[in-house]
Amino acid sequence: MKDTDDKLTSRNIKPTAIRELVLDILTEQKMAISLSDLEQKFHKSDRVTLYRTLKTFEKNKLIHSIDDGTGAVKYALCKESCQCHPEDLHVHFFCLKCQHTFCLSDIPIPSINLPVNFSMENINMVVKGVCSNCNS
Amino acid sequence: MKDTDDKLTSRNIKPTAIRELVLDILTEQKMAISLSDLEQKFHKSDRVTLYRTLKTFEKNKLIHSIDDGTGAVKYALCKESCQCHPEDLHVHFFCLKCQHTFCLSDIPIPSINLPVNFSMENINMVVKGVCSNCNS
DNA sequence: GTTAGTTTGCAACTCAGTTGCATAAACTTT
DNA sequence: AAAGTTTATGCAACTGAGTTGCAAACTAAC
Repeated sequence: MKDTDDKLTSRNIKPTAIRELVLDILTEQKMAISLSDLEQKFHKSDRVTLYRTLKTFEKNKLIHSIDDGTGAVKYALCKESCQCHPEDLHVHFFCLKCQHTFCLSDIPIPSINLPVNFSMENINMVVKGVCSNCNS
Repeated sequence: MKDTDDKLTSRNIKPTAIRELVLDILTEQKMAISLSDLEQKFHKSDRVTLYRTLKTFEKNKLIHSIDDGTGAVKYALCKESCQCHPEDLHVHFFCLKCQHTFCLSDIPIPSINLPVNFSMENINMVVKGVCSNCNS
């Protein structure tokens, strides 16, 4: 629990039992998960508590949210240094076969030349297709 | 009504009264609109009919849908030649001030080098910020 | 231990999207 | 033009994600 607690406290989140468990589950995941996904992996707590836990984590930049177009927002761990600024953002991938959403952490979002007088605060870029796992 | 009907029939959509009206409203818009937006501009029909009308238009590539992250899918007219393939796609912009969603039709979505064995079918790219109108 | 603040759990609600079914309108066939 | 078939429309009702309010449980500070 030491590591987990440190991660929480370093982001100014009080380490409660549920928060530790949620962070552990998020750490184990290879893909981004939704509130409903989390709920199913986790019978010890109720939906709203998990919802608020994710919100807290997101506000404190421990995780980031991904709108992959499925209708359910997904969440994944941020890197240690992440401040969720545009320069920290990466492309996300949604597999049409396995329906999983991945962080392509190594692929930064390409920069865009906006029209005159438009200013940017955030970008969301989701590629849909078939992942390597489902393609082989 | 001639133009409107032609647009519908050229996309293999039977020109009914409601479809003509919906297409006219969509044509007038400078921005993408949601089902609820459409509903409010339009008291002559019910929600479900408008919903199905939009679905039909989308299936027949008269309009495209945009998931701008607000929780309500927006719709906007396609260009005449559009087949909604990746090469037809453009960047969308959501203004955090006026809450409007625009097609940046002149800005194609930059190409991405996916990891090995990943294949692409579709991309969604939404920039959030402040539009030129709200910035001046 | 009492108090103040935070977290958790339950109930309940909103809103977007969707489905089923019955009626109405539009086309087909004779 | 009448009968039958297909398609579109309107109403009711439901699902699922997200959200809020409130009270009980817990934690931290004095």
